[in-house]
Amino acid sequence: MKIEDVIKSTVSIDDSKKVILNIMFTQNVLGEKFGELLKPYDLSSEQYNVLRILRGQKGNPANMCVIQERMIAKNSNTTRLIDKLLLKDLVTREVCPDNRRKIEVQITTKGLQLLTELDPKVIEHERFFANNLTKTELSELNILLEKYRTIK
Amino acid sequence: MKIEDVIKSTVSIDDSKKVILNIMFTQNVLGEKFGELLKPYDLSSEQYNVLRILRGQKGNPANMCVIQERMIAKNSNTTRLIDKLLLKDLVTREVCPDNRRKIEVQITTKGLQLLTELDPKVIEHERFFANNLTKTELSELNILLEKYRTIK
DNA sequence: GTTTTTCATTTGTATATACAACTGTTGTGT
DNA sequence: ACACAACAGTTGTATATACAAATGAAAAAC
Repeated sequence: MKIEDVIKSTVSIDDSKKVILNIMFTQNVLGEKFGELLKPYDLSSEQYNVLRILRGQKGNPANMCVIQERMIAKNSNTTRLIDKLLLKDLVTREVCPDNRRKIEVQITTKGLQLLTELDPKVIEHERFFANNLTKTELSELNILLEKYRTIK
Repeated sequence: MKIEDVIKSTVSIDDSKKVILNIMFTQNVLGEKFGELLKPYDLSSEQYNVLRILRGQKGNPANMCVIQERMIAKNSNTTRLIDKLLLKDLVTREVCPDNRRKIEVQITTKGLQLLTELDPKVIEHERFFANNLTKTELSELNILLEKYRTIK
C-alpha cells in the first residue's frame, strides 16, 4: 500500500515528505506487530530491548548509563523500566561496590529463559517483513536509511 | 553512523534485524528533530498532524473517523488530541446536524495561520535529511520501504 | 413500534514518555 | 581539608498512549 493511500491523500506528495511519512508509518506497522508478539508475555518492546541488552553483556552487569546508550529510544526512563523488570524477577539491581553512584543491573535466569522462549518468535517477526525484499534490496535499504539520517 | 555503532553492538547483526533497528532509530532521529521544531509553538507532532489533515479538507469539516483514518499513528486518542487543539483555539468542534453521532471538526483561521508560519520550517526539516540522498536514492528508499512493510 | 445491532465518539484507567529538579557520590582545584 | 563542579541515578509532574468499557444515536430486525 502506497503511503498516499495510507493517509488518503488526493494530492501528490513530494519525495522528501513521502520518505518521512513512509519511515513513520513503517515503524508503526513494525511496532504494532512486535507489540502483539510480546503481549502474551506481558513485556513492552522497551522492556524486551533492555533484556536483550543485558543478555548481550554475557554475564557482566550493566549500569544505567550503559543500558541507556544502547537503547534505540534514548530518552525513555531507564530507572522505571528496570523497576518493572525487577517486579517480574527478570533482572537484579545492586549498588556497584566500586562506585556507589553506579547501579549494576543483571539479567536473571528467568529473564534468560524468557528471551530464549522469545527468540524464535522474534526471528520469525524479523523475517516476516524482510522476506518481502531480496538480499540485495535489504542491504540497499539499510545503506539508504543510514545515509538518510546522517547529520552533517 | 552505522546502526551497530548506535547500539554499540560488537557482534555482527543479521540484515533482517538490522533493517528493523534502522527504521526504528531513523524514526527516532526524525521524531526528535521534528519535536524540537514544534516545541516553540507548543504543539506535539500528532497535534500538528491533525491540523495538517484539517487544512487538507479545504474548508470542509472532518469528523473523528476521517481524522483517525488519515493519521499515521492510527491508535492515538483523537478526542483528547482535539481537546488540546480546542483549548488553543486552533480548531472548532460541533455536533453534525445530519447525524448527531458525528462530530464536525474544522481548523480555525488561527490554526491556518500557525500552519502557514510552520510551513517553511517543516519543508526545511524534510529537506534537511532528504538532501543526504540523490533524487533517485530518495525514490528508491520510498519504494523499498513500501515493499518492505507490505503484509501479504 | 419496540428491541437489537451497529456506529461514532467519549470516558476511565493503567501504563508509558518527556523533561526538569533533586539526591547522593566522586573527582578537582586551591 | 574544603568548596565546588561533574557524574549517576531517582523522583516528581505533566502529558501522552493503549485499550477496554460506556454513552448515546441511528439503522436494522422482528
